[in-house]
Order: sequence, then C-alpha cells, then structure tokens
Amino acid sequence: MKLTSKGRYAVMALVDLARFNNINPVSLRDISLRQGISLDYLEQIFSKLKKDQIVKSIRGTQGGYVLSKKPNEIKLTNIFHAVDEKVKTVKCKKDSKKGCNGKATKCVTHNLWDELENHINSFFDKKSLEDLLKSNNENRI
Amino acid sequence: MKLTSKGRYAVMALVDLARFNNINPVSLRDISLRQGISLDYLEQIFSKLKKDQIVKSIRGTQGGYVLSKKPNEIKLTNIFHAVDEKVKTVKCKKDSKKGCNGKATKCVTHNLWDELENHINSFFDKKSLEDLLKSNNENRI
DNA sequence: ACTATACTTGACCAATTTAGTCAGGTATGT
DNA sequence: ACATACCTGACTAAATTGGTCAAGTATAGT
Repeated sequence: MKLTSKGRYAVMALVDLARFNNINPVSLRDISLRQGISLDYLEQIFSKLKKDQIVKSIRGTQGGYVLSKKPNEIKLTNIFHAVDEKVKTVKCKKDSKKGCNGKATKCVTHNLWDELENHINSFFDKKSLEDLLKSNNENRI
Repeated sequence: MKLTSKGRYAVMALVDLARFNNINPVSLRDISLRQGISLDYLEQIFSKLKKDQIVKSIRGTQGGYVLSKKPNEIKLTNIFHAVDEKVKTVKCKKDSKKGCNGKATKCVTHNLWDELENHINSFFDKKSLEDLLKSNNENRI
C-alpha cells in the first residue's frame, strides 16, 4: 500500500498557497521555487485542483492561483479526490475465474477492504487545510 | 494510494488455511484451487509468511502448511508486515534538493503522513484472523 | 529403494503506474 | 507588443506488480 507523490505535492502546494494567499494571487513559479516541485508537474496538479473548484486561476501578468474556499472548508478528502489520489483496494473482478467469486472465502476481503476504506476516509474527512496550517505554524516557532 | 493483491491474497489464503487447519496440514495446491490464486504466486507468499513464523511447513506427501499461532493471535499487522504490504508514504529524501527540506512547508506532510500511518496501523492491529473467520461464517449462513 | 507429493528457491517477464519532461499553445496586465 | 503566467496534450524512463518458469529438496507411503 502506498501514497503517491502527487497527493503529497498537492497538499504541500496548497499549504504554501494558503500561506501567501492573503494579498495577491500566487504563481506556480513561486510555489515551484519554494517547494522544490517541478513547474510542469505543478501545472498538471493545479489543473485538476481547478476542475474540482478548490482553486481559481487568474491569467496574465501578476496572475496566479487563489483558494476558492476558506482553508477550513477544504478537507484532505477534497484534495486527494481532485488529484485522483484514491484508496484503491484491488478487489476481485466480477467475471474472472480468479479471486473470491463463488469461492470459499467470498467477501471476507471485500468486507475488510470496505471497512479499511471507511477508516482511512474518516481520517481524510476530518483534516482540513486549516489544521495543516496551524500545525505548520507551531513547527516554525 | 493503493493496496496490492499480495496482501489480499495472503489474507484470503490464511483464512482458507484456518478453516481447514483442524485435522491435517493444508497444501498450497488445495488453497490455490479453492481460492483461485496461482500456485507459484502462493509459494512466494507463503515463504514470507513462514519466515515471519505465521505458518509452519510440513514437507512430503500429505504435507502442507499449518498456522503457527491461534487465529486470534494473528493480526492483520503481522500478515501485511510479512508480505511487505506496508504503508509507504513517499517521504522527502534527506539530501535531495527537492521536497520539503528547509522549505516553507517543512514537515507539514511528514507529520500528516505519520498520523495517517498510525491511523491505518491501529486498524490493522485490532483485526485478527479470528475476526475474519467469524464474519466469514456469518456470511455463509 | 522408488515414487508421488509438496515445499523451496531464484530467475525472469509483461503490463501498468508514476513522476515527471517537453513543446507548444492562450489570455491578460502594463 | 511583450512579458508573465496559465493551459493542454503528448511523450518517456524507471519502478512496481502480479505473476510464470525451471530446477531443485524433503518426506511419507508402498
């Protein structure tokens, strides 16, 4: 089981954006420099964040991105969903001969995996961008 | 984020093993047939389960595998650990210029990922093979 | 002793996913 | 007009996954 960089980058970038969000739009170039994430890759990530209305874009000189909502309204669930960082549990295919279909342990793992998904998602549902900003500030005293 | 088949197969195979464990050792061939998992792949998985002393092997005719412990003593943590199904969180490398080192959001994601790992592991720590056997039996009434 | 069964080990491989790069755009403030 | 910065899609190298294949070794039963 693993978490990919894309989700982590999205979180890092949004925390960065939230911190510098107050006055002007924040350009991806700045985020790229501050966070050490490739600009090209950031563009891919932000196009997804925009599609899910987590950020808004402002084009042209002095343009950049702005949060669409307040930091406490943006949950990790929303972020991960936007960038396709989802909990995949590799279930059995319905019409394959392999797996649990009609077999002895049918559904054991299905129920288990469903429980696990719920468990993980409940974590993501609770954490907001604001929570992360707070813990970030505490660390930088 | 995803869970691999290896972990799922290990769980399925062990539930199967636990059910038929009472009288004789259970051969991988039987598990393979009942669960629809490739024999060759099962061998790889069981060699890892054996190394972590979750199962014992008995060679020769009528041989097979037996659980090393009682089903309630075998937690999902143990199983996943044995087959290297671990929560990888793609952390920043220490000496790379990329990532969070010395950057604005240093440790935001580190703390977050650590919390998540704990959250997930607490789930795995609680669930035992016995729990799965029970829910399996309930399903087959 | 022979043989069938079943565990043991290690090399190999195709398909998929990941984490990007590259090359072109288009919109807009000054 | 021009620099900035968003936008889009194609491409790719490396790693991972989910196996297969081949060649063993150990043991119970005959």
